[in-house]
Amino acid sequence: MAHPHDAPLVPTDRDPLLDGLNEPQREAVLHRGPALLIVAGAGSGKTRVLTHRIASLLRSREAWPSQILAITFTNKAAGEMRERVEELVGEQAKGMWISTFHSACVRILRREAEQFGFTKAFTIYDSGDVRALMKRLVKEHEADAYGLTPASTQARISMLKNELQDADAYARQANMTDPAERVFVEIFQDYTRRLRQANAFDFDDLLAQTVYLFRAFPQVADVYRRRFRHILVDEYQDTNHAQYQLIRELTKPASGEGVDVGDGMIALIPDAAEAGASLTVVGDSDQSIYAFRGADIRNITEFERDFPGARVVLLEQNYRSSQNILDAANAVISNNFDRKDKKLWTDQGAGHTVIGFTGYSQHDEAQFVADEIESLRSSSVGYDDIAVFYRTNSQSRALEEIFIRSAIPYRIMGGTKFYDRAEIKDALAYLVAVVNPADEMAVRRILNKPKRGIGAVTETNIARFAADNDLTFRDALAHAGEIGLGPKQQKVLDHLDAVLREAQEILLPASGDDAPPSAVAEGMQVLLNRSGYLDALRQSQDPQDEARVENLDELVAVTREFARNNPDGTVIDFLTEVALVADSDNLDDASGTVSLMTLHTAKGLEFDTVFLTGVEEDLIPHRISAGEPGGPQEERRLFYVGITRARQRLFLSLAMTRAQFGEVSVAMPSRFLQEIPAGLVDWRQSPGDVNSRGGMRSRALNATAPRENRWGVKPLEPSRSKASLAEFTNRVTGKVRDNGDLELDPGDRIRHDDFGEGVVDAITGQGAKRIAHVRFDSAGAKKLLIKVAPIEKL
DNA sequence: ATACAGTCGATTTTT
DNA sequence: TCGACTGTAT
Repeated sequence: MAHPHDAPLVPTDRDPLLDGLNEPQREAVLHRGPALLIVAGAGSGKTRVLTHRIASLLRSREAWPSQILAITFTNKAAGEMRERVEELVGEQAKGMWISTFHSACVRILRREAEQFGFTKAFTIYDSGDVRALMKRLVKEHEADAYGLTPASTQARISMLKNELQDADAYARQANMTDPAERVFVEIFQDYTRRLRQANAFDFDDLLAQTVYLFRAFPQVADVYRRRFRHILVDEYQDTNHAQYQLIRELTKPASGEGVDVGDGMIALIPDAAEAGASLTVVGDSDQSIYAFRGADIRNITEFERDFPGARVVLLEQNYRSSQNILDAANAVISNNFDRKDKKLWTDQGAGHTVIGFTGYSQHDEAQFVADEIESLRSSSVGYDDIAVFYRTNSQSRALEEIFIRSAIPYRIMGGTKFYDRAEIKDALAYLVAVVNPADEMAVRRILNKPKRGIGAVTETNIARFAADNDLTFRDALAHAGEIGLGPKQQKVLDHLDAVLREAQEILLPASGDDAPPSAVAEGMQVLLNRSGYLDALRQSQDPQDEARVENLDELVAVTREFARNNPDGTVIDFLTEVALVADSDNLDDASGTVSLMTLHTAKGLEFDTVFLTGVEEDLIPHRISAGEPGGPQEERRLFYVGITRARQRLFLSLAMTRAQFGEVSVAMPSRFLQEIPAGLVDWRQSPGDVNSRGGMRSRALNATAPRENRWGVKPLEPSRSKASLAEFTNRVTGKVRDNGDLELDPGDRIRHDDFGEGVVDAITGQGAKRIAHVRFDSAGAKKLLIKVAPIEKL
């Protein structure tokens, strides 16, 4: 592809870093300047461009590895990027910072914590920890009387922190005549105080406090400004305000002789200023899906205004998907107003048509997915080339059930995390109690785990004693005898204190020597064994506790693994990794399994075959999004992200009924389906089919008055546009099946249009939601919504 | 202090 | 449906 007249921007003609890149990609790799925005459509090779750009900087000696900071959205993406850069430049890649915003901030904060009243052993609170603390605060402030819940308070504080509002700043402009507002402010302030006392940061603090640090201590900021000369940010469309400000801080020229003009602003003495770091951001506003947690799409849409002199490069050629898939994606996303028109294209040809399917229930839908997977299998598609997406985690259940029954190997990405399990959190709390004794939450957590006979009363007494004597909660444990507790409690606390000390000697030797790499595993085992935690689990009757013991064994194995990978790693490093690294990097053993995940998790991934399930109103777009400004648009982007993950085959499926919270409800086809041109979708079973047979009247069809046969159902008669529509809808509404008065009892035999004959096992539910549990002679056990199922009594 | 039962309630996405 | 939480009995 290297035509001589392609105006190489550097005087090399056969450059391995540029080989196979199209023109905009080359430009993105080679452009040099203060700011570069790479607008990278889905599948346009942005990771390739980013890695080649980094390699290009290194190879030309424009930058040392240590001068490069590359930010990705997930740890997994960071790992992959590092790997790919390593492939290009080798060992050099080691010195670069390639990490998430959060990891980078932790690294900075650990180094600088002493500057502002924290220690480097600070704890990182995840949302569960925050929830626990918030629960306590809401209770203490009796805030429930004002309609504040722990969850709402937590969400609000998180949002404010993302906007870099701290408690005091917020208090100054809050409407304090509103009692609810006043209580909220008090909780916010109290929360901030508690975190500080606990030597802890929550997730949002990691970003916000780093920005604060940079603003309050310009000389600290300068260290990093001088260090990082090239900053690259992936997924820029999903950055929030705090992240944006962090980037701004880092790309400012080092102030050197800067003069503090107040308000955190630094005036520069021009001669002393070096140039700010060069900034490269990559993103696609059509793939912005995290506005709900504070991502601000304006960061990318207004980039050119924010960084004058920025160059913009557009990558529109798609190397991933077939044209049919891209057409579907383009058609959907073009319904979002307020966006720059951008059309993905490929030279790979039309490919397979999109396949649609409508099931009666989510089980029916799942069965379809399973059947299709098996048939793809027989045409030698590997399981690991297949992914199944859904909007909400709960939808995975039905799929799992069917997959297990069909013996399809699968794994669920995301979902309940290993580190979220109670026993794991307990074990980690033990570590934290040793490493960061100021963390009262951690100490309280382990206080009565295992059960030691310490209840709320004793806990309160300890806390009071600590407050009266100006001790930390942890240190109060060492004075159990003075608190005035019963002998049993005293003894138990003395023991706990001794165990913590013992572990402390292993993890943080008093001699000041560095603990050996094996210390984490050893300390962990001492804590779990000597505290009696493991014994309690082993003696338990609960079969689940057996699994918990195994999980803890696994955790110890993780610590060993950590020591192997990080010979210099400390407990603190271990705890950081655990707090920040979701276990999504268990990606390596992806071999031979179908991947199940939410649409959000799917971002940044790609698969040969994609099943996008549950394409229903109230699911995608999700019901809750309807009320939020920009909600439906974000849902459309989410749908778009899902579509564009597919390389060759895309399946869209939905169900006409869906059980939620144990209630069966009627589902309507998603509006997004109608946005895909009918010709692109080959409906194996369209919503119309199910309607006509199932007799359910689709409100979606009526409400939106389709101008044509939206579902691509092959018409029985030649289509006559309006006339055929009338007939179509008439046919649907004219034959509404309503079995409302059908009396069924256990033992009755019935016939189902699809499943054949069977016997009723049980009837549950009331009125219109009565459900028959039927054992079909050949189709197995099914649950049917009696009112609408295509059944008759025999 | 703890175990258990029963009610209640709330159900999106996640670094 | 399922899990968290509350109240009661031991």
